[in-house]
Amino acid sequence: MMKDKEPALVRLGENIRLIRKEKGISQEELAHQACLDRTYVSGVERGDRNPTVLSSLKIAKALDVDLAELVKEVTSA
Amino acid sequence: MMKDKEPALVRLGENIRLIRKEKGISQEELAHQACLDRTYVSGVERGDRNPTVLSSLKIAKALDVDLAELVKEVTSA
DNA sequence: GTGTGACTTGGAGTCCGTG
DNA sequence: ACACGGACTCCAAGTCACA
Repeated sequence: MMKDKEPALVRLGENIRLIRKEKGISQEELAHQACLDRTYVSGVERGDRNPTVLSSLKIAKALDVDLAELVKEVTSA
Repeated sequence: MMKDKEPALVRLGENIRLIRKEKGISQEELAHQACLDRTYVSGVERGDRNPTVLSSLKIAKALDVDLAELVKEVTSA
């Protein structure tokens, strides 16, 4: 069963993954920096999760970018 | 007992309230446009709530701005 | 028109594992 | 190093009455 994903969350995940790759760090390392679970970060990057503002902020901080940068082009259908 | 609020969420709420005032609409009207409860929007504006990305996106759309606009200057401590 | 406390339910976020 | 699942805890979602 494929769960249908929210385009906005998929885009958010893509943004995060792209920036993470640029920083050259692993999901595990990002998760550790953000004080989040590695499986959770994985789910966010895949667009399977709908993080809170505070969690998103943790990820942004771990990636050393503004939250606004993370949600670029994240728009509703 | 005053609950201590997250500065990031307080800032988010301020941003929302400011943009809402600029549009000249009430919380009730904003809530209606965003398909959210009036008291929920009230809680977000006061920084008492930690909304998800999807909820924040609903509000952004109702205010006719990008999500990035809503989270401007929303930073962690 | 808005702030706020209280409440139920679903999902955010964790921890264990697998390939 | 990552995708994905199951089972869990706890908080966000969503609503109400009242000030």
